[in-house]
Amino acid sequence: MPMPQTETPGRLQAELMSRGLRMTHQRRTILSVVETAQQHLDASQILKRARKLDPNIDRVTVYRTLGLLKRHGLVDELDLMHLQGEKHFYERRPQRDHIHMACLRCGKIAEFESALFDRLKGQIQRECEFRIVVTRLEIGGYCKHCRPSSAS
Amino acid sequence: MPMPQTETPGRLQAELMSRGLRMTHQRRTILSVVETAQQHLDASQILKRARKLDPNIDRVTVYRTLGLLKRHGLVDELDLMHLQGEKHFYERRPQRDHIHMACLRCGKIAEFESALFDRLKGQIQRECEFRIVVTRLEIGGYCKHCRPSSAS
DNA sequence: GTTGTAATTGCAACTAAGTATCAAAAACGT
DNA sequence: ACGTTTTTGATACTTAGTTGCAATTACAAC
Repeated sequence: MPMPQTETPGRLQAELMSRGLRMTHQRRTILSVVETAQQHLDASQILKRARKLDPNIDRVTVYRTLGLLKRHGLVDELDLMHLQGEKHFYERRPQRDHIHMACLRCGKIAEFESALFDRLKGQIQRECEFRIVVTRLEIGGYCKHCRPSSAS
Repeated sequence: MPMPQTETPGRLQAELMSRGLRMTHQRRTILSVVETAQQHLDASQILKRARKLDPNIDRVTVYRTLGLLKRHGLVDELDLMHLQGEKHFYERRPQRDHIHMACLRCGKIAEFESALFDRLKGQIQRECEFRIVVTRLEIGGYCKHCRPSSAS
């Protein structure tokens, strides 16, 4: 998951506050976990990390905060092709949508941005008269290290 | 969900048998439910319909059969943006991939095929050296009937 | 058709992910 | 500092899906 050094720390906090939401200690903690994550985390991983910073945080609060972030379009929810059970993973919504590719053999997740994807979204908005709010393009297959021609 | 009249009934059955799998009465029943579905069904809807044909079918068998169909690439699993809980929906894999658009207000699901999408997949296979097995592009937003400029 | 074996099923118990309720606690405008 | 409103944590619950295993069934070989 890209984690550019230029990313403003605390941006999620600022966004939520500007929307008039109360900034509690728990929310700040959970947001900082999400913001500083180097990989895609699921709810229980987020809880575990949040508890290192504030041991009293409840998992319900994690679910509620993730729901809040989703509703405000600040994080995206991913399945990552359900390679590891039915978990959902979360990432800050990037400035430009990207595609997630999950290797069915080694489990590695790759990301990819594409002008064709942007054009496809434009086509959908125009031709289907559909106002896009959120997109999720996940692809399962074999990465270059896992695709001998014999790949099953 | 498109259900062309030209679709061969029993095609899923034939596919599974040609792969050397045993064709049990339960599997035949579940496959016929999936094949004749006019909408996207979730596991419990599939169970309910299968039980109308064979009241003794167990939900475990439904899950197992869906897993089998997924592994063989004969059905695709969809979230439909989780508009109705955490269910998964299933559809026969179409000949050409399509995009699912879920209206966040009225819940309607639309489908869309696009040459740009096909090109995007080609780009990914080439530039990322990634052999695509399955794709899932889901879009949440507002359909033309639900997008007054005031849509929240 | 019968037989033998391996795959499949149904049952029951289980896990895992997420949600609802509600009293107690905390945020934050005044 | 006060008071209202929001948020939290605890508990209990729901829903989706899985596991283990004995009983049953498919189907290939005869």
